[in-house]
Amino acid sequence: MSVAIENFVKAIYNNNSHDAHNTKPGNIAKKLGISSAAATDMAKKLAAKDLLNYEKYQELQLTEKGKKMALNIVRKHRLWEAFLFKMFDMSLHDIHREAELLEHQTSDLLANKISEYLGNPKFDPHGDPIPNSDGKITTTDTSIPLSQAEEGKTYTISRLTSDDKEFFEFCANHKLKYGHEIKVSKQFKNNKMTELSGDGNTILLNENFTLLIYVNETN
Amino acid sequence: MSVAIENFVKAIYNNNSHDAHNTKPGNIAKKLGISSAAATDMAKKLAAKDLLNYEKYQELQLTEKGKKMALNIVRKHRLWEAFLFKMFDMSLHDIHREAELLEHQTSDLLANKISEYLGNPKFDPHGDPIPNSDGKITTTDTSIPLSQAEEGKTYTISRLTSDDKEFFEFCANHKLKYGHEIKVSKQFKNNKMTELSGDGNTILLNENFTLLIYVNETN
DNA sequence: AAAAATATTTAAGTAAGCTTAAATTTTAAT
DNA sequence: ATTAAAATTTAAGCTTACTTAAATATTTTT
Repeated sequence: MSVAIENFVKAIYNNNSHDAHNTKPGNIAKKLGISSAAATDMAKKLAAKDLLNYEKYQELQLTEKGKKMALNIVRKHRLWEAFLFKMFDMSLHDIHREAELLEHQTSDLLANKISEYLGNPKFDPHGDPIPNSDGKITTTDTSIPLSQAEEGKTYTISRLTSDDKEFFEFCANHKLKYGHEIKVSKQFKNNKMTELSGDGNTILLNENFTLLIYVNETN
Repeated sequence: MSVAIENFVKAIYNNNSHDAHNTKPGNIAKKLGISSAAATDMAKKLAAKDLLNYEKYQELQLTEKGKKMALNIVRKHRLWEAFLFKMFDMSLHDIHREAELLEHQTSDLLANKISEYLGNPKFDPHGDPIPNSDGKITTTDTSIPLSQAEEGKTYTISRLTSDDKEFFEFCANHKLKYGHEIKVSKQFKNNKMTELSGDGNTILLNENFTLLIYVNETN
């Protein structure tokens, strides 16, 4: 399967798991940087290959075959992220960009070697779960976006769900990293802002970022 | 530049450095598994991009720009080979196949990280030299193919210049590996065969293989 | 040096993956 | 419930990287 097809299937999968669930061609097109017309064409083509169900004007739905394919690519992406993160001193954003390309050119054999080398990790450096070699995700995620965290409580960062360079630069500068602890000192509900405190510093995040950072309450 | 272009330029480069020097479109086409017509088309296209010089019915010649591009890809290929060889237990043939794909999706940044991690190696696991980040090969190669080795002398394997699976399986089975020592016990000139001895074993190689194994005399 | 064989080039055509523009349908707003 | 706005689809067209078949040039053989 081509890179274009793999990316299309992956975009639908990611759209379903993260964001809202508008999986119509136009929305997928936006994420891939192609025209809606191209996405409609592709959707028809992939329906013919039994990778998704397509009906005019309806949402696109991956078939089992499509999901399996998506999970295989997602696995490779996240393994590359974990591997590059461990081996090299590179920013999360750079790592993401490399993984985005390498994922399509990686055999199952190599993916398994990488996984084995890393001790079959269950999460990548963004906190996203890594599907196993059968394409199954065996972890459950109970984390909430920072926007919904409660004042006064302490949380552990479980996911950084973005691929925006500025976001990662900000995170790196403020020690917002997968696994790190943070304290929510205030929630400004009306203004949709969240205040974090720690080490004598205070930072104030707006919803652009608090929707991207997922946390679990620390016990 | 596309993968097709990168492979075309690389094929010309490799053809010039190893084999005979028939760099006409037909011969390049054969190596790439495409038709001669496609190669002629591509040659014209690349001439327009100043990557090579093309004149009807003449040999193709890479320009400086073309050579630079080829060396950049060759560097990435060989770095991936060295890296995968070090990190994972995979056959030389498998490693070659992975590198063949990864080389086109690797940023200069990542290539440099890999090189640094490996201690900026000068050779890959086949013994082929790795261009530095300026695209320069700083080593000199004085090795000769096994077919030209002299009877009774001892040699060190410096290169295994193939990408054939059977060849590498044979090499692995008979400890013919980059850096290993071998003794040439006999040259059958008329039959173009070479006999190696060591550890009480004797193996007889024909020219299919003795042209692929390069050696330096051991002092 | 001609003829035969081989290789290269030209020409015409295809599939993938896009684009833009127009037509159609759905969704949102009044 | 219409109308307006927004999104989707269809249609036509483009580029890349190929293909096969025919035309042309080069090489090899006799």
